[in-house]
Amino acid sequence: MTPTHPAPDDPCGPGRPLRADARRNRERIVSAARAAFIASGGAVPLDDIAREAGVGIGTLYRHFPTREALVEAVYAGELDTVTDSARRLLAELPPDEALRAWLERYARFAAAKHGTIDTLRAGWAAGRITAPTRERVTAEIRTILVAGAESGALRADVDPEDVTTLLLGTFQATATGDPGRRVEPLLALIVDALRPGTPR
Amino acid sequence: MTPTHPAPDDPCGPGRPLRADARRNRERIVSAARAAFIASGGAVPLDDIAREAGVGIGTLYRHFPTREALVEAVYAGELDTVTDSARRLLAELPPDEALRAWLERYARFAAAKHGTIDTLRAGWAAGRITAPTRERVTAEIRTILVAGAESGALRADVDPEDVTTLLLGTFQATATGDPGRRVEPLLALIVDALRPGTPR
DNA sequence: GAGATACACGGAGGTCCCTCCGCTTTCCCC
DNA sequence: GGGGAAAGCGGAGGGACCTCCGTGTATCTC
Repeated sequence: MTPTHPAPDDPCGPGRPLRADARRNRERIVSAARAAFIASGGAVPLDDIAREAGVGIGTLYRHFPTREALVEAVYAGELDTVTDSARRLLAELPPDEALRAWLERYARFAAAKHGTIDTLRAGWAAGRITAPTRERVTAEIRTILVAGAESGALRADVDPEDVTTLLLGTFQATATGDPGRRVEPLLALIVDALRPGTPR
Repeated sequence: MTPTHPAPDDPCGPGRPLRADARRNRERIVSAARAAFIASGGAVPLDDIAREAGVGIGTLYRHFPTREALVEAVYAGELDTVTDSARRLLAELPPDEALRAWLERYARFAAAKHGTIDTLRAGWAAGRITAPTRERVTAEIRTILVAGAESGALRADVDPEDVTTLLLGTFQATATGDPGRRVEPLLALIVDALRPGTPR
């Protein structure tokens, strides 16, 4: 219920620990990717990252089967900060406001992340996410929804997974759309959908 | 306010009419694409479509700069049917129910369309849409929202563009996600967000 | 420490995407 | 119908993605 991101020496859960060379290469790849993302604004061929890291392209793909997996590894630390903030917000605000605040927090993170990365292949994969990350997001949303159901500020009959889907879809849609359009009104609509209101 | 899709001999609005060979090629490409989509379930290289149509790949790209543009040309007729159904639903149902019904109608269309096509490059472009199509969708949503605002069944303070974004984002998110998950609960949430409810 | 074994590496190569520009065809005007 | 300009055509070619499998190397066992 409170998954934290995997320790650097055990990056994929309960499997046998990685071999020493594999762990070294993995770290090199993430470093190279981070540097490349920062340096060139995101439009970096994976081949380049592999070369920069001093590994073959095959090695990169074995560690990170999709581009998004690599992106998430690079930003794992920041994602921790974002998910942690849910608990803090919930302690300070009523659940509906906490939800709103957390959505905006996450949206900023996602926008910054994708802004620097997904220019790559126009509109590609913006907002896509690997299963573990998705589950972490859903867990935070569930926590807030439960608190909201107890206090009466939010509906009790909504599946947190559905909220995650709605949220990530919104990120995809806004990331690929025109940059003038703001995401906040959409987040507000999502929160409104979750408030107990007129009889449904 | 009621854009219908362009006539076949004037496919891109008010510009000079296409040259005869261009129009012929354009039609050939759409035919070939339709056949290819139906035949092979969607994973068709654009090169193949061009060859099948008897044109060069450059010609295909001039007519349809993105894959989605080609997809939309293939399905233009069906989209007409979908947008037309908005008016019919609005005549038969209260606006909130009409909205719900129309969203489901459109979702079925989008799912079928993408189900047969976007397998292509895993998760690519599902739900993306060209500007004219997007505007048509927004126009229908606006019509329903206006009716809802008059009858009091829907909020009056929502930008139809935002609803479009939410909707298309939802399609993207569900098209790429696991197929077991249903889109209907998400559409219900969107409609709920648009109902006048507790003071905001 | 030597042998065995599974794990991991690397990069060549096939596929697809998409641009670019010299050539061809249509259309307009006389 | 003939000439010229504008519109359109085609496909070679370069770039990126991603797979596949022969080779190399860490780890385990004795």
